[in-house]
This record gives sequence, C-alpha cells and structure tokens, in this order.
Amino acid sequence: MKKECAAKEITDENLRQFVGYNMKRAFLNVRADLADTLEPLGLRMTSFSALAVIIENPDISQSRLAEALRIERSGVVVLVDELESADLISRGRVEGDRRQYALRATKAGMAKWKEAETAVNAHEAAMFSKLTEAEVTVLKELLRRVRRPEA
Amino acid sequence: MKKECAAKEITDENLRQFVGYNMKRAFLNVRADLADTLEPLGLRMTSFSALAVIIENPDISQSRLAEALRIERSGVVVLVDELESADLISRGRVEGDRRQYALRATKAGMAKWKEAETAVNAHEAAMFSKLTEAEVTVLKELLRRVRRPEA
DNA sequence: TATTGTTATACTCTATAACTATA
DNA sequence: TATAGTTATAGAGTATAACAATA
Repeated sequence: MKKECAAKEITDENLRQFVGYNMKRAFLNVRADLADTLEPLGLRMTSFSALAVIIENPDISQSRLAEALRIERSGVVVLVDELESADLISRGRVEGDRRQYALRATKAGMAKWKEAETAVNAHEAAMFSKLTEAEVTVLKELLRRVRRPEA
Repeated sequence: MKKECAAKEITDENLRQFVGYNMKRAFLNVRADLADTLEPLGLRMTSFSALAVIIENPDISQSRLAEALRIERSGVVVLVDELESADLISRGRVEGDRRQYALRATKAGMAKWKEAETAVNAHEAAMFSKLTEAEVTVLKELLRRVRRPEA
C-alpha cells in the first residue's frame, strides 16, 4: 500500500541548533563521497592519509605516523601492511636502531598520491560547490579552531 | 631510553589542504567530548538525537525516525529499546494500523532532554570557545550547505 | 626500564538480509 | 504486494592489552 495520508514533515530543529549535529551531517556526507572517490584507486581514507603523511615526512616511523594520524600503533601496522603490499611504500631500516622502520613512499606511491590528490580535489569541488572559494577558506579556518580547551 | 635527538616536527600540510581533513579532525574532537558529556546522563549520541527528534515529532513511527536520523530501521529498534527501557519514551499504538508504533517522550524523557540540552550547550560553548558567536553562526550555516550535488 | 612493532581480542557503530505481522 | 518492526549477522574502524626484540 502506497502512502496516501498527508505526510506531516519530520523536523529536527532540536538538533539543528547544535553545531555538532550540522558538523556530523556534513562530515558523514563528505566521508561517504570520499570513500567512493578513493575506492577505484585502491585506497581507504586512512591509507590515503597515511600515504600523505609518509610522503610529507620521509623515513617516518610507525609510532610517529600513529601520532600524526591520531590512531594507535596497532592500527598503523595494518595500514602500513596494506600500503606495502600495494608497493606504495617501503619499510626501510634505520641504522642505529633496529626497532623502528623508516617508511618511505615508492615511485608508485608518489604517483598514486598525485592521482589521489587530484581525485580528492575534484571530490571537494563537488561537495563544496554550494560554497564560494572564500567561504571554503573560512570554513577550513573555522574548523581548525575547533578544540576542547586545555584544562 | 628517553628521546634525545632533536625531534623533527611531523607535518600534515598534504592533508590540511583539504577541507574534509579539517572537518574530520574537528568532528572527532567534538564527538569524543560530546560522548563524555552525555555519558553521565546515560545517553549516547544516537539516543540523544533520537530523543530530540521524538520530542519534536510526537507519535513518530520507528521508520520515520530512521529516516530522520539517517540510519536503518534495524538500528532504530535497538535505540528505541534503549530509550524505552530507561523510561524516557513510550511505544504507543496507532489506531487503524497495528503495524507501527507511535513514539512519545515520557515526562522523564522531557526532563532528560532539557538536562541534556543544557549539558550539550555547555559542551559546545567549550568546544567553540575559540570562535566568536558570529563565527559559530557562520560555521553552522556553511556546514549546512555541504552536500553532494544531485546528479 | 622504556620503546617499537606486533598480535589477538573486543567494542562501537552501522548496514544487509531474512523473517513476522499486518495492511 | 508493500510496509513496520524485528532479529541475526557481518563489516568497518578503532582501542586495549599482552608480547618479543631492541634500546
């Protein structure tokens, strides 16, 4: 049976009053579209982020990468395994400390990053198409200032 | 062994260029602090949201609630069980259709909502303390305009 | 003792699919 | 046939805890 009754609109003003709710809605949309964007490249959001950080910080260790990505070291293991299996990064050895690895992007990793960067830029252009360039800059800036006060 | 070596700073400009990354960072911070805020009230983020929508839309059905919260109906069952067990809402019956429920907040539910609303306002005041009131309004407005284009 | 990487495990959130009862 | 609610299951994503190798 199809709906016949005059559908009274469901509202969510109780939630819309909060910035966090609007942030969640926006973020979930962005995340879903980003996942779709990265999937054909064989990347997940975290591996994309890891690749970005490794390229920017050659010879970074897994522990430092964990800090940068704000995830646990145990999670980095899987992430790095994934990138290494895809030949996007290498686990180099550090002279003077045989405990840690020195992570580096391979040539293929560099190329993949360039490709992903372009794709993600297109994804963002689409997601933020209702915002002017200036507004996107403001949004980015405001987001950077969101944090729990120290004490 | 403590670190002795001059720690070269790890940077993430490769990621900071993207709005989505800044959004993720901000959102994860907000989410963590919101969870801490709601926990002493016996609420999770989703049950908080559900309560908000039910109060705003008395006699809403579980399916409509699912749409409003943008989760699957199966997820709503657990959510509603949770709120009903805590006596914050009731599953009323609809005359003329014995399939659906009419969800309503109880008096305790109303009181809980008021309490939670106050707590979440304080949480947001803290999280966005580095932003002026006008900036918070702008942020909220910009976030509302983030969406994937239709076609 | 402390740190790096590792493994195993568990927890949260959410989606999928199959089912029932009603319409 | 279609809808409302339910159940069971599975998949991400991430955290915790214990461990081996090295410092």
